[in-house]
Amino acid sequence: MRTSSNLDPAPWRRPTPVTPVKSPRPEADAALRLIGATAHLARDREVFGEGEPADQVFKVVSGAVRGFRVLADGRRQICDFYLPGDIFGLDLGETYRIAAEALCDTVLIVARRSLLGEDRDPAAARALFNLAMEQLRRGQELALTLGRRSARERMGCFLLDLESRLGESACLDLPMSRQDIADHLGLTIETVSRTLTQMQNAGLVRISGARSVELRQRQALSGLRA
Amino acid sequence: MRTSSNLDPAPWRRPTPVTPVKSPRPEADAALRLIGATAHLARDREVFGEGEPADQVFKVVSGAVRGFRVLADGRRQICDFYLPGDIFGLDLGETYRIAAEALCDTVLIVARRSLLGEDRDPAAARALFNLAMEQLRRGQELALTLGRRSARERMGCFLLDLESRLGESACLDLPMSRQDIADHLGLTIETVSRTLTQMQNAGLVRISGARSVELRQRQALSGLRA
DNA sequence: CGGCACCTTGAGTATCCTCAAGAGAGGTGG
DNA sequence: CCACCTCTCTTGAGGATACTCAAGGTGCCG
Repeated sequence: MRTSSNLDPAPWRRPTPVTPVKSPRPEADAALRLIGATAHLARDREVFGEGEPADQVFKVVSGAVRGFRVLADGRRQICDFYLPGDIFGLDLGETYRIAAEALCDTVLIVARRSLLGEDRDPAAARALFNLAMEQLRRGQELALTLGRRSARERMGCFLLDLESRLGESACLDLPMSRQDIADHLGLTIETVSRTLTQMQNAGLVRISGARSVELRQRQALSGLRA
Repeated sequence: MRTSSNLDPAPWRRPTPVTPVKSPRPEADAALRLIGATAHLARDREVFGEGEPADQVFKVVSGAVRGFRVLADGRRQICDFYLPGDIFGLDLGETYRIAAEALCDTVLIVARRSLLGEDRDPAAARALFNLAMEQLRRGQELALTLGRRSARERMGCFLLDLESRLGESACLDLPMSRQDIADHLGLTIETVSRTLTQMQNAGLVRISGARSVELRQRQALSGLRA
């Protein structure tokens, strides 16, 4: 079996539905007029499934979300991780093309797509357009990362990207597991683990406790090859 | 150096500029109001370079185009191939994020982006939006393909995608070289060649003359693994 | 016919995957 | 507070796959 974790009953998949909770004091996103309810999701809880009607847009307040598709053989490709501030669920068609799950306890703002009328408001339309272009850019970046041949290169790209999105602090706090990273980078969990160890031995990073990585030589990380 | 304009070992790159030719009888694209000049490009001619001002949008009339980026070490990642009917060059920022070159003798329709005013015309805006979402989808598909681990899988995905875009005819006519395919799939040219030979030996395809592939067992191609 | 670009094939090696077992970390209950 | 369990991560050994280097074949064009 070639896959991530296990397959038959997809253990990462819990069919529990989202239960948006009316916020007493709804937060507003000026740019997108994303005014809606907030939802609190426990770890591994599903936000939406692949193929479900795409009538909601989400913004991460805290926590993190994985967007992924499951291939025919049960493998999982994580297309993107959504971090605080990110907006996701924007899909052209009637249904979501990818599934989404909370990586950890997560708070989202939920907005109905129909309320973001694309032609009702030119400003909102432009914001949506910019959002789509931004995600397009991210998709291209991922393709570039996956096109890189060695595990070290992919890992380096991933860490640098994550840092730039989470903000440069002393220590990078990974919201996802090794398996998630593996499924994102097209590697196995063992290779991810070994690569990190190797990078630590080379002095490129310092790892403390599996979820915490300190980047020490960004130059070398970005230049990793072979 | 991110602009791919002058990389030492980039033999595929010819710095010849595009010279749009006023068409006596401009073709019109109703959906996008893409009314502009046509350009005829010889093989390997550059359409635009990475980092150049992004003020034009293109539609392929005939021929084919590769959109790519050059990595720091000189490797090339081809993000997408643009085939007849495809529109490309739509970029959010001020400059193109990828470069584009003709794969073979190619005819394009060229339109200034400023003429496609995003807020001047709701219909055009929506068309642009849909276009962006479509490219987003393609980016995700590429990520899915590159995430697949074996060369056979990637090759199978690639061939099926290409066929679906070129139309199902008896024989698939590849507009790109083995090297282009390799740079698209994150493989080497030797692996591409070997994989195709192997697929032929397995009865999955029939190859005649390097640029012509007949898909014989689509089911098996899509299900390729290990 | 020769030159050139592209493609194929071979041999050897590096990288990554698979299978398997052990080590931490966190939570639960006695 | 500690034993125990589970989940996750790490590490090891062996094998499969893709890369590198190199040579030879094919087709096209002058």
